[in-house]
Amino acid sequence: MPFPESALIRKFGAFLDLTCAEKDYLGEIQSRRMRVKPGQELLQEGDKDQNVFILQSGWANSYKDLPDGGRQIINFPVPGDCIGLRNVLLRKADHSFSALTNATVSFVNASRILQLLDEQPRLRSAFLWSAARDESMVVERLVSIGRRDAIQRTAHFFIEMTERLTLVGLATDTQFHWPLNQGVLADALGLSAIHVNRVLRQLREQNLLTLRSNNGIVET
Amino acid sequence: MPFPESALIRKFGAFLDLTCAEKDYLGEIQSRRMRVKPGQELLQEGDKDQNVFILQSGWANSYKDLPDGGRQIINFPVPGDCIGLRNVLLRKADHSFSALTNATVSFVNASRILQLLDEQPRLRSAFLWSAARDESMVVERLVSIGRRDAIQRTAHFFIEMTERLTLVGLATDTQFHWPLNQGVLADALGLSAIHVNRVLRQLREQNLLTLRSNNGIVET
DNA sequence: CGCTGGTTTGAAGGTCGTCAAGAAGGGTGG
DNA sequence: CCACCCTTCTTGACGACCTTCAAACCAGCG
Repeated sequence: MPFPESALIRKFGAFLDLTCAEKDYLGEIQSRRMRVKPGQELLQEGDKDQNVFILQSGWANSYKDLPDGGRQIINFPVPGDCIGLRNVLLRKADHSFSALTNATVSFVNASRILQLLDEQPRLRSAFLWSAARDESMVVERLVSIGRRDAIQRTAHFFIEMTERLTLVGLATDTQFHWPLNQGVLADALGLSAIHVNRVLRQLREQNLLTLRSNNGIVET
Repeated sequence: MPFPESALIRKFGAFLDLTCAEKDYLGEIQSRRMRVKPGQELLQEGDKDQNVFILQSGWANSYKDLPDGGRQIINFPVPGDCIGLRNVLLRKADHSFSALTNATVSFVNASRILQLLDEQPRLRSAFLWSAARDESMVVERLVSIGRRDAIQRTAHFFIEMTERLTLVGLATDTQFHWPLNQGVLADALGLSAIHVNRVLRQLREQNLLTLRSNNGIVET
């Protein structure tokens, strides 16, 4: 029996038409799964382990810690996203990765991924396309933090999340589940938690966004 | 007669031992060169052209413009760096690219690059390694802008530039040529030009860094 | 019921941006 | 060779945005 459809397969399907054999290949690669708890670290900056993770469900974040205790979140992967492809290419983790809620992830050994990149030209281009999209998002975040004020930056962030979650069926145009607290959001936006709170209030007062009992609703 | 050694070949040489055939292949790929002048745009965000550029000499920047007239510089490529590999994978430019001084660049057609990625496994891994390093730098810059104050951010930037330029033989440990003005630096650091000036003064007063007649000297 | 983690709000202060104007090159033309 | 102009650098004053500190509030939970 073939593997069930995964978020990764759905995502790659938007880039090319996968054959059944390719779907099976991708399904098989994701077959080693684990459940993780909030706060659990799967990867720490500097690690030499060679694993690629594929988020299946739940929320997680890749980030870097700073010597002064600060923290910058690089990305919130969405189900179907790969984490650590870059680490495999660099042979060293340049960021950490941890779960923020209960989550399930697949883990793929580096050699397995490298073999795939060597032997499966079509899947290779799908992975590279996906990596390029992720990088593009990081660049957009760089622009946001570098040149947009707190309100624009926050609004932009939620719009981006809405789009990404919609693609994997986890959001409608106006609404999605947001289980993360304001401190986490602050670490992602390069702001203090308190200022995030004030910004959220302003957006709420302008009827642009509401966070309702851990349920994020974006209205623009 | 084989092609002369290029910055790209030197860089890839740090990752794997290139055969003569591979060096020739890389030399040939870079054979279409052009001279560009300060301010000349080679790529504009949204473009569908499919070219990869390899900087041979001079200074350039990839950046994004904002509707309000602002600008965020993503990267200053160093000779040997590739620009636009991501654009090829995405089939659309997600950033602009222009020269900042007189410079020479090679340009490689997208199909040519894709062919290389398909047919040359060793060069493919070299290109992917290089792309991973570039992305890693963007991430580091995200952390810098998100979580470091102006002084740390600026110092960090010059240290990174020193390292990168040293690798291609354009800097000693303590010194390199810096032909760019403070406005450009500000757009890279997410600061105003005036504040960059103040920060540079502070660093100068602490004997950490001196900009002397367009000649950047970093001392820590 | 008290604890805990998160949210909310106020007040004060610091970093950084904006405005304005002067100083210091570098290039050009007389 | 000097006068002029243009760009860039530099400095000061002021204000805005954002952070920090502090405390109240709220909900879930032992």
